[in-house]
Amino acid sequence: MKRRGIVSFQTIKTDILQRIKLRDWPPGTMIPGEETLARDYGCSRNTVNRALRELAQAGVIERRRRAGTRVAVTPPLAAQIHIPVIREEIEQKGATYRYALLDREELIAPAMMRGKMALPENAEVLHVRCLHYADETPYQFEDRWINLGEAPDARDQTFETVGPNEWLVETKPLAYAEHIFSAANATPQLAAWLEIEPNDALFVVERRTWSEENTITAVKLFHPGFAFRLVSRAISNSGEDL
Amino acid sequence: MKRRGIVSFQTIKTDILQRIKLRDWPPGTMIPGEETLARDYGCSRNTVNRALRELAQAGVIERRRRAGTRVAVTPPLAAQIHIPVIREEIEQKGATYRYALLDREELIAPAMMRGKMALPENAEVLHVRCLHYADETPYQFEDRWINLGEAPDARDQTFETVGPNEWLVETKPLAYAEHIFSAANATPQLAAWLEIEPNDALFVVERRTWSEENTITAVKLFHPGFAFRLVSRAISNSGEDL
DNA sequence: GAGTGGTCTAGACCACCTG
DNA sequence: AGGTGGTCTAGACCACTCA
Repeated sequence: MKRRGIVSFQTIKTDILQRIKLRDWPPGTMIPGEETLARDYGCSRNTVNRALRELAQAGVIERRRRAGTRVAVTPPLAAQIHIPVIREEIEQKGATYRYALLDREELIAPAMMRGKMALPENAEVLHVRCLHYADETPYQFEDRWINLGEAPDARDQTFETVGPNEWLVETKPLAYAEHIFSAANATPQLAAWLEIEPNDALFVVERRTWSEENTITAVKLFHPGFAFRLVSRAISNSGEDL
Repeated sequence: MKRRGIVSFQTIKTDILQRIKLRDWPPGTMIPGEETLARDYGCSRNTVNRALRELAQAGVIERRRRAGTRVAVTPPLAAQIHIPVIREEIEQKGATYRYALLDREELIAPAMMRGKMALPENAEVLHVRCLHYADETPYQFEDRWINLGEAPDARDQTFETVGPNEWLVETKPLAYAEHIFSAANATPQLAAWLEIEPNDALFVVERRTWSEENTITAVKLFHPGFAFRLVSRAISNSGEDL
């Protein structure tokens, strides 16, 4: 087990993964402590620590103080996805992006949105509905609610030329986000807007964004099912990507 | 800017995030080098490095040797999702899990699958179709292809009581995986199996799994749209989660 | 109480890339 | 050519938690 030459945390990572893969250390096994591994690999404990820390983050192993490190029983099926910014997504496909506002309304949050966005009674919100086109074909319908308590400057935005998405991205960077992906049939109304048949399958993304307790915005995005795919970065529980 | 007391990488992380949020350092700005920050915070460069490394991993900043570190222009919309293991997912909901095999066939890979799985000509594959029930309601239809060249021991599995998913998870842990999420309308055949109406929206997950160049398995999972939602872990580009 | 992981330090060398 | 990030070391203290 003794090693020579350069021992990097990468080497250790892949080596440990190899052992897990080859069932040298089957799921549930305790693996040696950092100090032991450091001696075995002939490197500093810090280096071992980084390797193990990253493996733990990837879900391959589980670590607890005093209890030690064990190989995870349920292999990780974690994937990192990148939710594209609509304009960039379309332009990257070589298509022309166009934005169209459908309607914009400031109102007292209806009960349903109060619940979803955790708003106080009588909270004012901005409701914007709009379409995103790729080469003049409807690509995404956006149903957006903005909490005017958190983003009062949205009042000054007409959203006639710039979509709320882009505006928020530039104005309110860095926020917590939650995404829910689902599928639904197109209502007649949605079908008309998206220029598809009623009942056609839609890929739906719901996103809530908040910053320190307060919801900033909630949005529901509808894509024609045949035109949209969300691809997870080829993740790994192996090798370099971890 | 000088600090006193305990300075951990967490402190530095949140502090830097704060500055970015407050537009103290707007998108695109160069931020000071590690050495400078270490002096400013009164800590070791190693500590600063870890803070910055994790921020970079989260996509908040971009780092390049010699060029330095700058605040990312496009705020990250990366989310980590956990693809559930079907049995655990159902049982976690308090429902009873049941598995049913529809058919199982060993054959020479048809051209389409050869392409998808990057198989050589005349490669043998195992094709399994099965259903997963939650409380006797169809929850997921699974259309699975297994490369018998990579997983020859699948020949011995009838998959009558244990689904291919669970078997693979236990037998071939740790592999690269790619996921594609989309929406589609139910074909009459799928509708019958899933006991829904033809044309109902389906949430579709396609997964390819491979290990060192060779595809192990490719699977297409269909969920009734109204019953399934994929929730991303509330990720953040802010605060603790990073 | 003691062993494990979690973190920090001060110093060092190197690879890369830009000016 | 030189500055920046990337990494490694050897040592240290602490926090948590299990026996």
